[in-house]
Amino acid sequence: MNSNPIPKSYDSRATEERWVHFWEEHDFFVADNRSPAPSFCIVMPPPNITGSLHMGHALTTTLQDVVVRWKRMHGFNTLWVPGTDHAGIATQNVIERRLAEQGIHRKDLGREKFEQIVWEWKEKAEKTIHHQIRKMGFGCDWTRVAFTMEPRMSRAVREVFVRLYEEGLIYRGEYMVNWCPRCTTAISDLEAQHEPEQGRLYYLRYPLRDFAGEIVVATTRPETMLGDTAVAVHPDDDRYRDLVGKTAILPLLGRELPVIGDSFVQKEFGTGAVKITPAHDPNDYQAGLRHKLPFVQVIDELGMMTPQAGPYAGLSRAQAREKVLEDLSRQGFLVRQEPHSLSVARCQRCSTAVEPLVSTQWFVKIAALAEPAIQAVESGRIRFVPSNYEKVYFEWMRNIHDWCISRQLWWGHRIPAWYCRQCGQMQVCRTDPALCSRCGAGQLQQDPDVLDTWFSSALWPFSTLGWPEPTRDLEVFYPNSVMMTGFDIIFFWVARMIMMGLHFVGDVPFRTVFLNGLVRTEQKQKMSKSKGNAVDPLEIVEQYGTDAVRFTLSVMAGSGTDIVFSTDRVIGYRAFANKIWNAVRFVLLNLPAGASAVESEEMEALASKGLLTVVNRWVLHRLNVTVGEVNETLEKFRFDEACNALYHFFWHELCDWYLELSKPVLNQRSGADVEQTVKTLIYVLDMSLRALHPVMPFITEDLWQRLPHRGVSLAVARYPVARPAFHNADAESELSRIIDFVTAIRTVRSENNLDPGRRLPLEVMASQDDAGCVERYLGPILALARLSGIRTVEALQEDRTHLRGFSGIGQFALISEEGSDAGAEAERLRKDIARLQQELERQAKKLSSPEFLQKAPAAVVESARERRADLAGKLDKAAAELRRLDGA
RNA sequence: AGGUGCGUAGCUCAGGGGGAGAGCACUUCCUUGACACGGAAGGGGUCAGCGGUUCAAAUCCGCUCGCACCUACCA
Repeated sequence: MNSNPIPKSYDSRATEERWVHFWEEHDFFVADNRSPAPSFCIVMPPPNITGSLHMGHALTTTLQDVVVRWKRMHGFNTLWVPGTDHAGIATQNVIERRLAEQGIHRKDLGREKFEQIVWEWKEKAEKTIHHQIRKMGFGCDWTRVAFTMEPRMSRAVREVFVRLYEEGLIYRGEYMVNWCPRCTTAISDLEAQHEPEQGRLYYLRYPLRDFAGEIVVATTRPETMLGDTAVAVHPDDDRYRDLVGKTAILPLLGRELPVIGDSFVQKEFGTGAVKITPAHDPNDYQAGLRHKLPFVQVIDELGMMTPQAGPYAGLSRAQAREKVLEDLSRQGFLVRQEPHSLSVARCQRCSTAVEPLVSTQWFVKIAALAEPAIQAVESGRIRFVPSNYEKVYFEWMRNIHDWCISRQLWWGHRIPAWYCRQCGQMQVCRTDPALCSRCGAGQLQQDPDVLDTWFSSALWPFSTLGWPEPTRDLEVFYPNSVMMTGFDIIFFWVARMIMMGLHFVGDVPFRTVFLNGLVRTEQKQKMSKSKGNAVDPLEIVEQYGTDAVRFTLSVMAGSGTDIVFSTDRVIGYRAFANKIWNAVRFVLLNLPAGASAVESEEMEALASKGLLTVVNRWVLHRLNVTVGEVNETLEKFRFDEACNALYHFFWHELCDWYLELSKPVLNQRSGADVEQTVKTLIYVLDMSLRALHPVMPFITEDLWQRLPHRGVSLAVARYPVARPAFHNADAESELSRIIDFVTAIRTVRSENNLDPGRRLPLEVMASQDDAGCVERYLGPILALARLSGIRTVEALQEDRTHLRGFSGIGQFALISEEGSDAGAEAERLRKDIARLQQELERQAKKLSSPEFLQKAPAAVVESARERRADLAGKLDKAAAELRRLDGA
């Protein structure tokens, strides 16, 4: 597919789109529900159709793709369901704002026309999101794409609603709810976000009737005094005990207020006396119910003062506060005011201060659903990763409140309840009824409210698979394998999916919940469009390539912590992509004509028959270790560790050492060593590309297709696994000696500022074994250390132009004309010696302790001995070297 | 007010009872036939503080300080 000469560097823009098409044309991502292979299923958390993908989506979806691709390559029958969410309140907000720009209110259009506009918006937004998902290389099953408000999903929603209603788990009633006066809808507790704010505490004087004195109350919302219907004190409060049962007079309006005793009052706060506004405060609401107080609503659903507010009617809440304070102050009822910090509940979507209001709403009785959902996690049937989120989950679930599910919106699933205009009968049913079930009249009106968006999202793991139909998909892919999403929606979504899944499908919706952190800016701030600090992932992708972005997000996805996004990191991993590109390019340029792919079995056979050079065995061993690590860490969702292992192997072992070591071999042009090295190169690169593919799908596919390979696509190639035949501890230790030796020589060159290019002769004082080792690797060592030759000697000569160094192999001298800077070298040696001595003392001290020898494990003692010997040897050599220099 | 988590190199973070790690940044040198999106060699840390357990603590326990987030009806 790629016969063109390979360019000098990787160009993501010229590569990516082609492979998206290629994968989709071949249906690699379409799940087969008849496959005998074990299944692996993830449903994608559906992005809201409010806009486009942000960095948070890019993160969580990248991680999902990594897992799904990895599982697919391991032979699982993988299903990854994509989709989008209608996001009721959020989308309605977006549309309303756009209409407002043209001076239009949705009420000017009417419900039908408004819905039509939103549907048009949905089509566009969905298209954008689907395009972005493809651009990121996410391999999901487009034949199963879903939208929360499409007919299939709506049917599931209605089924769930009706069943819960029939089971008595959904009820309708008049309660105090969080109300957003801008969105003009009820919202759930979770959607009311509490923010600390600096306000004031106002002390108001309420006279007692019959000139019996006064009582001073403290409030942060003076405007609500207009709705006061009582004053409460703690029954045990000596200051006020006598006042209980008396009557106070509400300033400004003159309403009579009973003074009641209620233990919810905190004696220490304010004056210990509190005004009671049952219609506008959750606490007072409860108090109002307990004491059967009148409910006077002074604020309406638009946040304006009602006629009940008397002269203040028609003012906004803020205006009313100002005017009330002014009047109270003028009439001497405002005793004092002081700064006070309080938390104000605001609408999650529009930031308007929430107004607690009493209204008729629908609720889910949640306790019965929560119990099995708690047990599912307690028993380990669902596992959270990272596991500490289980505590968070339990904490919330054990203190859960009923869920207000009705919204006074136009965009969402309409509540399937109908009211008879004749007799008032309400019926809740699966299909739209024509006649009243009681009086038979035909004039039915459907409840105007819609359901909370999360009500439908809660069904996602099974509604997308066809529930309530008993589909094959449901049978094969439920429970889903993993739910991967941001930790911020653990209550909104994860908890509710667990409750619904258990209740309606009879099993957990997924076995594992993986929660990722938030993506933050380089200044550690939350990314948000309103702050204008959001980084558009697609822009970064455009600039640096999808693979670089995906690798960055994956490698930074540590264990549950937030991710601080940095473009520098992306640039760094773009360099990694380029490194991969060039490694393959090097091999391609050195490949003999007609070279073919190498199977694992062939490579294993060569390895176990001892037909490979130690260098080749070494790289296979390192590959093998890496592959084992990657599989292990991905199993634990440790994307950071998996990526680091891959990065380190590819760059610092494969490129830095193996490719360099193979160059002198390849330069021989022909022979058995050349042949096996070519095979090893092809094999190791093939496997490396496979291993990297889940994280960097584009570049790996492109390069794999250029290399000799078998199979249609890397996307469906087998993921490498650790193979015992490749394990080789001897090669590992031998190569590490060679690497140390070469590094030591390079250090001497570098420290003496020798021309890195010039080839110099070297003399080494090595044991017979070590000399043999050096002999075996002569070619590579000469090449890597830029030597003209190596001579093994009994003793090193005393010569100022002989630059000394040492490694595990032995002491050596690099022979140059220039000679060394003896002073500088002595200084370095002293530093070395100091460090070695310190370390040696530590080991010696440890080994001189009888308790250590007695109580520490034998292996630890042994390694301490080895370390002491090693340190002592190095110290001797360094000391000898220093004596020589000082003597000279 | 409760809960959870975190303080490790200049920055971002991993590690988690027995030799302080990575990436980026930094310093010096180098356009050597894959790659300057590169190569080689370096510098840099009382692992927040104090106390305890242990033969051994960055790691376990307690306290203190600092930071972050979540939950909650404090007028």
